Amino acid sequence: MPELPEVETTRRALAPLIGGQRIAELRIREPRLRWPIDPALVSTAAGHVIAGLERRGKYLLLELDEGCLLIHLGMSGSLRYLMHPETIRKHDHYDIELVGGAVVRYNDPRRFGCLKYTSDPASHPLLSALGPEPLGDDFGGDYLWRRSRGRQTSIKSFIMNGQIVVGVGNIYANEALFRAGIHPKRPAGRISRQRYQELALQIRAVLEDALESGGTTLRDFVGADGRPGYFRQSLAVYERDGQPCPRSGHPIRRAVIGQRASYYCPACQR
DNA sequence: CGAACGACCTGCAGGC
DNA sequence: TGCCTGCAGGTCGTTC
Repeated sequence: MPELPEVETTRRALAPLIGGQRIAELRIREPRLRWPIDPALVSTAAGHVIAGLERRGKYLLLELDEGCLLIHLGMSGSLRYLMHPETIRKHDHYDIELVGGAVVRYNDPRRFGCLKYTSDPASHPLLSALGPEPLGDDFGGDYLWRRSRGRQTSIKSFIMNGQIVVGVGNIYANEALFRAGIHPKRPAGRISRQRYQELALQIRAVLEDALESGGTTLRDFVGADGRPGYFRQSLAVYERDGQPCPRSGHPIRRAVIGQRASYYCPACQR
């Protein structure tokens, strides 16, 4: 489900609802996520006030009055805010119950997500090596160009590498490369500074566009407010192999790059 | 150091 | 109807 726009959509929906509220109880029904949820988290979390909900890459940082909960949605996770908790559904792995009875409920069929506690997020190993935010000031064409010198890997794998830049997942990597006219297999080290300017621009643009539409709904994604995202209809190449390129009319091609499905127009992308 | 690949897990679509 | 295969929005850890 989630790439950066979907995680940010979740964050924006949830933040005003839970900020300032006190955690009554963390209820874990299924601890077997990507890493087992530490049972000690139950007593760590209880009684703390939620100071805010931030995001770093695709990690959500649920900040407490002391330390923070690190939440990742993995491939299929979602968080919903329930004023009046309903029946537990399949894959509802944990609840953060707030004083007053509302609940933040985590559902994740594939269990690739994670829940951890850290007293110091900045130095946490999962976060400390991450690259800049694509929508922030530290990211741009010059940065990408500099980091890519000498790299043999494909440009698609390069921009999907969280140590280079966070939050560019498979959908938006494909879309940004299409918009920038760059072939996804092109070696990262053999792309000009000028083309990187365009790519950085298009990475930002596609993420911002998706954010504006509330993210991309594939299969079953819904935001924290239960509404789907509407960006799917705007996708130019993703999952469109065989269909005509919106720009040139050439059939969109599918190839596997870095073990991930990749879509591109062989005429527009070089 | 960089790059490639397996691993984790369930659900669903499609072919037979 | 049921069984099998392949595929899915992420990313960490291991190996070369």
